[in-house]
Amino acid sequence: MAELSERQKLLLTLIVHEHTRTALPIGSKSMVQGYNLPFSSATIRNELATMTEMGYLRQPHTSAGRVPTEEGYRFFVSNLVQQTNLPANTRNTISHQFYQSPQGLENWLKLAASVLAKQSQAASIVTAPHTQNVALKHLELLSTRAAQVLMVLVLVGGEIRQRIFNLDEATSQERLSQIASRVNARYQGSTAQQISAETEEEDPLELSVLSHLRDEMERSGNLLTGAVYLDGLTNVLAEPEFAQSEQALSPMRLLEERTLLNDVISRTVMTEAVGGVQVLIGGEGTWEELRDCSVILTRYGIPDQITGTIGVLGPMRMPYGHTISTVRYVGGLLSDLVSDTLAE
Amino acid sequence: MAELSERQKLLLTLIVHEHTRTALPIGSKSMVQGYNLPFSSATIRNELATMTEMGYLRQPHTSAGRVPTEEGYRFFVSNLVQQTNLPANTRNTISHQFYQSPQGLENWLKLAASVLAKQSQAASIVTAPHTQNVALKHLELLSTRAAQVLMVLVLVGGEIRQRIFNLDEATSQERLSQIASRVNARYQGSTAQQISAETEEEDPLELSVLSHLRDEMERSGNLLTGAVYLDGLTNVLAEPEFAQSEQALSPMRLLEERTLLNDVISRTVMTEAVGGVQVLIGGEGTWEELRDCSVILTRYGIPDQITGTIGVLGPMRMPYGHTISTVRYVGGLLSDLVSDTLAE
DNA sequence: AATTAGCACTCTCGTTGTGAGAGTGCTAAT
DNA sequence: ATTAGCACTCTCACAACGAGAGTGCTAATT
Repeated sequence: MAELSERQKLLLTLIVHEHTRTALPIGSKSMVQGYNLPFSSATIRNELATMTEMGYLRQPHTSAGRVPTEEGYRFFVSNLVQQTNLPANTRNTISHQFYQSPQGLENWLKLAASVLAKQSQAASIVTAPHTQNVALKHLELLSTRAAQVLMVLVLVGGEIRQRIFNLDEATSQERLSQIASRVNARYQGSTAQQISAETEEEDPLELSVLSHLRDEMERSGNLLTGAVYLDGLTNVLAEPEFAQSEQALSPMRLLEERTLLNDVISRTVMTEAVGGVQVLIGGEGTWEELRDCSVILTRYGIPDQITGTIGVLGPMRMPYGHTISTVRYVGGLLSDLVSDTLAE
Repeated sequence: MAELSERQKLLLTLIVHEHTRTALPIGSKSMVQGYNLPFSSATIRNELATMTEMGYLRQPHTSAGRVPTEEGYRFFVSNLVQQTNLPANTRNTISHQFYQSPQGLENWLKLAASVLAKQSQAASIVTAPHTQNVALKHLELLSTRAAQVLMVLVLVGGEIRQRIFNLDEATSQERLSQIASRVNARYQGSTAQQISAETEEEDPLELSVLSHLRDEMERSGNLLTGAVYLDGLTNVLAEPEFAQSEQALSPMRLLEERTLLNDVISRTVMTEAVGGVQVLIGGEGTWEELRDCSVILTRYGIPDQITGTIGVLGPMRMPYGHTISTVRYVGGLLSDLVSDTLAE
């Protein structure tokens, strides 16, 4: 990847900015007069030609202006975007909303989705935090009928799980409560692994309960478990590049199909990130559905304990600086809220 | 509303069918040759003219074919649509999926949404059932830190609620457990009303807990509480009438905005229904967002105890017979599943 | 050697025009 | 009451065309 001269960088920046604003191709002439540049349109044309050659720009057709390519955006995001913090009053507006909102993780997640969508004018994605190796706080067993049991599970982070299962034989509520309190006494504060390791129980009923308990606790690791909050889908529809709904179909389908979405999230979040925020531009050759979209993601929560993902999906033509800052800021807020809730 | 002759009814039926198939206006000539009608195109033209006069048909422009109006669809649905049951093999395919699926209400609801969306090729809406006047099954209080308490609430239907709140003073886990077991002993099987009536407690801590308990139980009545599962949004986008995304924006926005959606659901579900299935055609003058859409809804669950709503949203040009049957059938299945789970 | 003015050329886009096709309403005949 | 016939209307697809914006290239300038 050849280096760009300073002037070329400037031009790329201008084109990206202008294009995100207008959604139109930018020509040499309009640039020079729009920004009072100290070189002529001919010079710019030469530069643009070489940058087009290099793959950073693209002409929708001969004799149209230039538009950034996927590569161009990638270069811009890696090297040129200035990492501004969100302006103070925006930060205040956002944080205010969180501290105003009714307490509780679910409310915060919904709010995060809504704030992200509104701020970025794109679709937002918020996954509920899932616990990793998190310990049992409390187990409750309730008989529903005959051998059927409702298991309610509180994990240390306050996360609640429920599962219905059947025992081999009908069992009284007293018996269940007894088992539950023994399990609580012995395994409170233990992780799934520890429970597996320490199990040395003969009572078949208790063994059965423990296996369901472990099973449910281990399901944490699976991203699919957690709820996903989406918001601002209509923002994407409203963008001009998705004016004919065919174009909008792919990103919408992606947002709708959990498995696809999780695939994108999990594989993106693995990659290296700048300042903790990952930027996936134009599907990166892997996701056809994201051809004209970009996804900006970050993790939140407490690393290795309880983490989730938030981010936005929008057109490739996106105000990266602002959006990245917003995602980062909201991620930070959520992390704080989660830690506060978790702190004991 | 003037009566229609038998022949006019026939013509209306044909137009509705043909239009749902092709999405195009239907002309007199194509009708007579497409269906081998025993009258000439001129006769049909006369009939169509009077039906247009009466408001059941519409011409997109002079010298185009006819399209059913909102009124036309309404007449069709009230009088002409034949209430077929779903074909046996479709029914089997659907029910099979439910009994195959992992147990648990949440899974069933997701599945219902997915099945409805696929069957109707439209967007589906499934609200989690909410309990009405349902009794407390079990209360659990867990100290998180200082005066903060995590309240976990199991209702008789198996529904689980959680709430975090603060007490006036820091309280030990023992103390909380003690309160919880007293509340369980006294109020198990009671509804919120009964709890309010019987309260005669002096302990301020317990009073505080009870007030939060009542509060949370009463929130059941609020539709907003329950989760809403949507599926098949992209089906709506794919319909030709929503080809330019502007058109699709309104229904999408409606599906996205919970409050709007709940408004439609709650006000529609109140109205009288044919065979328990409500059909809302073209917003009925109330919802501008639904101008070109129809919504088909039904309740499921156990009346007055635990009920939810399922349905679909699609273009006004919709195969009403099939869709109504599907909604009814899936609603019935869900009702059965809920009753089974609830039975004790 | 880099920059720029000038110029011929290209391509889109909105407008206009045209003809085919489908459908209509009306009148007169059956 | 129905139908054949006819003149008329309106959309839609396609072609033609000019304005506008932008380009690449060459030759002159700094």
